[in-house]
Amino acid sequence: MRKQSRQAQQALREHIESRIVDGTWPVGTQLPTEREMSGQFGISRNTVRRLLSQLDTDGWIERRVGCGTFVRSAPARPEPALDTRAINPEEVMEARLLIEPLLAKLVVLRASEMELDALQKIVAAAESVQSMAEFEHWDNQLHRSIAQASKNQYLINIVEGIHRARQSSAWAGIRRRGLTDERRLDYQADHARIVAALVERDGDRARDAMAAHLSRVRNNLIID
Amino acid sequence: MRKQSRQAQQALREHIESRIVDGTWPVGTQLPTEREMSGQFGISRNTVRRLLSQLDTDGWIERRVGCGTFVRSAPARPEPALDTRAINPEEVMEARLLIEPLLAKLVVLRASEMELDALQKIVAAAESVQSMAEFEHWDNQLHRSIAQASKNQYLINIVEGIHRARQSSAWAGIRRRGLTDERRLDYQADHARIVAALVERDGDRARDAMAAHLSRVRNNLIID
DNA sequence: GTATATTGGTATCCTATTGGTTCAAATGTA
DNA sequence: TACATTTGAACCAATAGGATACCAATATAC
Repeated sequence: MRKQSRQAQQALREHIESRIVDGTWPVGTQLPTEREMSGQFGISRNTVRRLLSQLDTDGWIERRVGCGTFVRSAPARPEPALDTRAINPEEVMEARLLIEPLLAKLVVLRASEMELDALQKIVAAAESVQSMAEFEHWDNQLHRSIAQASKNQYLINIVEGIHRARQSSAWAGIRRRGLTDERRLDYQADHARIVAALVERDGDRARDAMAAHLSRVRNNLIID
Repeated sequence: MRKQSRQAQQALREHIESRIVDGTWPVGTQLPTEREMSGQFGISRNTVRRLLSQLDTDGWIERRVGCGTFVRSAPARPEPALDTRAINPEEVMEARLLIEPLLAKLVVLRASEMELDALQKIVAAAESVQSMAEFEHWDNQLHRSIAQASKNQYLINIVEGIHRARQSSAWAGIRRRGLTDERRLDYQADHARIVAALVERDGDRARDAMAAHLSRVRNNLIID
């Protein structure tokens, strides 16, 4: 009786959001009352209320006691980010090759000792992985942590976007097929070199190591 | 009964990790309950729990008593993708200084003659502007057209994002105040040098010219 | 204006589910 | 045999969802 409710909650939320975005419920439209939705979706009013609270804080709706719940005049709703379908792996690798080497050089100037320690721990953790999936996890962690250490929120966002795109299901197969045990060892060595250069605060070496690493990854994408 | 269990454990771990990595289970997804996994994989609940503990400490998942196990939103992930309120002009300038010079070098390899002609026309148009607003328009056009000429949709998106941030009302004042007639002439000369290098397909000169230009813009931001 | 109905807000208790803990027996490994 | 791991089971504790009643603000009918 509880799992079903989870699904019903999800259904109700999607129901509401889709009607708002597709214009079925224009701004100012009154939603059904909490009790109505509770009955129609087979969810207790408590749960409906919690859901509506979220939609409220997220800016979708507005509630007035004794009056009802209404579609809010869409204030600053988070933009749907960037469309991962419009881009392809080759382009993203090119962008990485452009950005991340210089980013590494920047990190040499910005990283704290603690952050460098954390990077070393990530490399160490990646040494003893049991599965490819696990390795990819630490690979992601490393590149994103390096971006974090740059302290530049804008660059961090860009790198986050890259790695989120990489994780989209459509690309999983490409990565998986290109990642052999041998290549994984290459990557681990690359990572070690990058972090070593960062730790020694050798900007040029860090940049070159990162560039070499990403070139290798890109080549492997193509050669496969 | 023990070797089989080892294999089953490995299978379960890979099962979970791969679903997280390939996006089948996005952040926040609820995993099956321990008892369910125990049954489906033929592993005792205790063993499942030990495995989940590892995944927990490794940062893959998050467990809430009475609620379930969920895919963790990777350590301290700032969800907002391109939230312009989270970033500041200084950071954006740094990002531009990192990206756009190399982008210029890339454009040398990618731009068609037609696109280079278009860039020259933009520079020419910017020569005869009557107002600061008009100049800013052509300035935007130039930088975005250069990005377009790279043919890399992902980089185009990034540069578009930068210029969208620059145009947000909050920053208008900063730009306007820092833009004197004298500086505008400097910028026009910079633009001419950049485009000239692009037209001659001199990648290094284009890169340096772009870097010099953006450095100047950044300095003017600070000195004002 | 007043009364009534409607609607969101709040409080309370109950139940099912779920992760957390412990322990002894069974089983594989050395 | 001696040791480590897995299993199975029972029980604990936290949490979400359900049910119900009641409160407070608002609109509507008269």
